Amino acid sequence: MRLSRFFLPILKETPKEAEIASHRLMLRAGMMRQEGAGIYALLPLGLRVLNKICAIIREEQNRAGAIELLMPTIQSAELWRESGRYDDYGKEMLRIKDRHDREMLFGPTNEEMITEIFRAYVRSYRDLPLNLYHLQWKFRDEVRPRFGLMRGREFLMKDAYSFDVDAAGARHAYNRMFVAYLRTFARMGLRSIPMVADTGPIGGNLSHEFIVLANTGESEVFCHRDYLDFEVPGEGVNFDDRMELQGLVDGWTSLYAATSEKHDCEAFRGLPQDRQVSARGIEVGHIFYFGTKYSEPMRAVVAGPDGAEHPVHMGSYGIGPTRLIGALIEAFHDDDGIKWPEAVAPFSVAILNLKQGATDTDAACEQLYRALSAKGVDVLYDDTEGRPGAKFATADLIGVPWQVLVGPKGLAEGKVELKRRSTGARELLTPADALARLTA
RNA sequence: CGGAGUGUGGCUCAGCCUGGUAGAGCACCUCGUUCGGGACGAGGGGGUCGCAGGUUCAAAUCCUGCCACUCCGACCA
Repeated sequence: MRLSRFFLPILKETPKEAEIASHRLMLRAGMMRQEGAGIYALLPLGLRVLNKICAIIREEQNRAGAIELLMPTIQSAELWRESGRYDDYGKEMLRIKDRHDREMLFGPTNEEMITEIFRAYVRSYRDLPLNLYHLQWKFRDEVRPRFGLMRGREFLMKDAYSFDVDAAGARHAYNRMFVAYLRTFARMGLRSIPMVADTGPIGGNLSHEFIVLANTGESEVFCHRDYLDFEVPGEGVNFDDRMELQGLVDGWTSLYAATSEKHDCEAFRGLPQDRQVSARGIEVGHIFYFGTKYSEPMRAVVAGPDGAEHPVHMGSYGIGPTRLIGALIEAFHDDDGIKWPEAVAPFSVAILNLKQGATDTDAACEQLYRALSAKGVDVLYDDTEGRPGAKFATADLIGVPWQVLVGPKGLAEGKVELKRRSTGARELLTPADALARLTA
């Protein structure tokens, strides 16, 4: 992508409403625009990051055996009356009426709808286990949205729903998602810690929140320091192997880890002093097992091996991709801007033409740009008329992991400068070597 | 939902107390000089001061109502 043809509305000054780093940087880097309280438009740069995040989520959901579908944002009140949640959910739910005065709502979650879909088709335990997920916009009418995308009212959510014939099967489904979540966040460069959680209005009795530690996190969390060094399950995990998964989950739940709502001071103080981590964290995922809470009232039943009908055991598993954008920035930034991990970076490489219009720099940049593009590298070529200083500042701000600085000074010696955004490390290389390095 | 604030050009803000022809910096356009860490000079365009009433000869400024947004708290993925 040529910057001269891209849409990247950088802000030099910080909009006053932005209190925390991720909010401030997303506005400054031209990633999003606020359209209302807790409602944001994602601009091209922000969308690129969101798409990368979603791609990783999809890969790991699919790997764990979940199947993607897509449910609507608008639901009927009738469905929610079946589960009893229409009256329970409160003002957080955005209720609307259509032209026929039918009561509708903008979905804050999809348990009812997925249960309705399930019960319409699935009759036999032989069709289980089943885990269906989608990535869809949700709306929760928060009393007080804040922190930009971290706590907006409209937000994207990956929500998966598992169906099993019994509690043991549901536990396996839960473990699949548990391990998938560890992998998902790790691939984005984030260390997530599963913490015992409150189940809230979704209900159930087995639940973990996946927390990323960050100073600006909204929740107070407590955990054993060893979790910071735990090994994340690799690609080779066999998600069909119940014992293997249970072993992994047992390991990852063996030490103390809880959010403030579930905090047990005494247990925590029992840890060795140097193992106690008391910090703030951002909830990036939440998984629940809630048994037959919905399947019973909504009559989602299957015939078991015994020929009798059994309500299915369900769980639901959420990840907030839009919130993850914020969490990632909280985790990876400095005074100059964002430092994207490569897996989620909007572009992998930025080429900075330090003297646009000069024959040699133009030629060197064009050649690099074409070569990188041909190799499938996501490259942003700053071919604008700006001065070098402004280009450095922009590149640092938007946080592209690698910068190739092409200027007359270096080219005089046949070199370009390769800069790593995360560390600031620089190296003088020939264009060919730089290309080789970036496509290795 | 309680409390506290803020709405003036795309952004950051001054002006409001003490009413009298709407300002600055940045951004934008033109020209010139610059060109390896957010350049400089000259010229230029852009705002019915959140909305609606009211007071007044006169309202960005005073009064009333409404709306939007932000922050603290309670709440929450």
